[in-house]
Amino acid sequence: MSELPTVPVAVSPIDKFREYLATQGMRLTHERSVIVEDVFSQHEHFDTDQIVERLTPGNTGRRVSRASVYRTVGLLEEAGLIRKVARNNERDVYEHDYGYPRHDHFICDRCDTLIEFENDRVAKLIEELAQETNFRMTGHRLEVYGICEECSRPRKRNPKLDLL
Amino acid sequence: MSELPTVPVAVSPIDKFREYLATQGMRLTHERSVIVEDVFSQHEHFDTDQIVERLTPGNTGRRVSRASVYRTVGLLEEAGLIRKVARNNERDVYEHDYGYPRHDHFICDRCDTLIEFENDRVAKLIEELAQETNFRMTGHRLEVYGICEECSRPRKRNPKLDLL
DNA sequence: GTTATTGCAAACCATTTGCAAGTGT
DNA sequence: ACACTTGCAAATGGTTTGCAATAAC
Repeated sequence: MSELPTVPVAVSPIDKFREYLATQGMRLTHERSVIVEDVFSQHEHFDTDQIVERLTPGNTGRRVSRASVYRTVGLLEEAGLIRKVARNNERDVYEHDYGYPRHDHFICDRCDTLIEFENDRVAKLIEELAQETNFRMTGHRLEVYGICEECSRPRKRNPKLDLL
Repeated sequence: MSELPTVPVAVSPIDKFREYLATQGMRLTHERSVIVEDVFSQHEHFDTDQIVERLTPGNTGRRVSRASVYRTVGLLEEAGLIRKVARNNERDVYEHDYGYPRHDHFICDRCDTLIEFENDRVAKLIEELAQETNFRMTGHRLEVYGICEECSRPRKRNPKLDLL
């Protein structure tokens, strides 16, 4: 997940967000800052509930209401800072869409792990297919299902499963 | 959508379903038959609500409760007769997974239309990538976003939009 | 000072579930 | 007869929303 090289970005996520908000006549509030900071403090896939949990009293002193988290996540998506990558446990799963290279995911049926992989070749091929169909492609989402290397190992039980 | 060639199948959907149910010690009830018949009476993408609506008193005489439709759709998925292809309007969208060739979808951002396209090349490429990563691939889901040919046409308003 | 935003609690909505009555084998 | 199913209505659970108080510009 974190082994992918980051793409150098001139503007920080928070500034990019401020820019977007400005174009919409919206404000960069304290709460929104806290959420952006939280989301971009690690390059992990996340869902809304995780943010809410981290931004809860006992945990970091900072605190943002569930409603605001939902509202802000929506804005971050519109701003192009994050994007939906999958659905897990009935929840939408997001990832960074700013400052990281485009990629797709392997999703392990056994342990649910998302494994990112570079997708230039796939993207190129898809683009060709789209042109053949006169479809003006703007993006794609590819999820490959199966069993990850670790879960494929026979014998001893999979350590990842023990985390459950 | 319906321009794709059908794959000749020896067993009808209803029989395939009966088979599956048998392996699970379950019964092919009248309600389940009605639902399968409805689902396979046309090769269109659908969501649960559409089935419920079609299987409502005034419409065809047949009538199945919403709960049973949900339950049966789940079974049809397990039986490999249908599969989830996307989410639309907060609802899961399904399509036939039996009797039709594998394909992926273009999804128009403007009119929400799903356009199927053959995906042999894509599937092959993905399989290669999976092997390189030691991922034992079992399947994939590819959605390509953009603007469909019809919605790309300039000038006059898009007729599909008028349906809203 | 305006106008956008927050937090709360209530509302929404798709989906699931407990249960008593009904049905397939 | 027995176990599986149905339909109903209530429950669930993620997400949205109305509104009064509060904060950004």
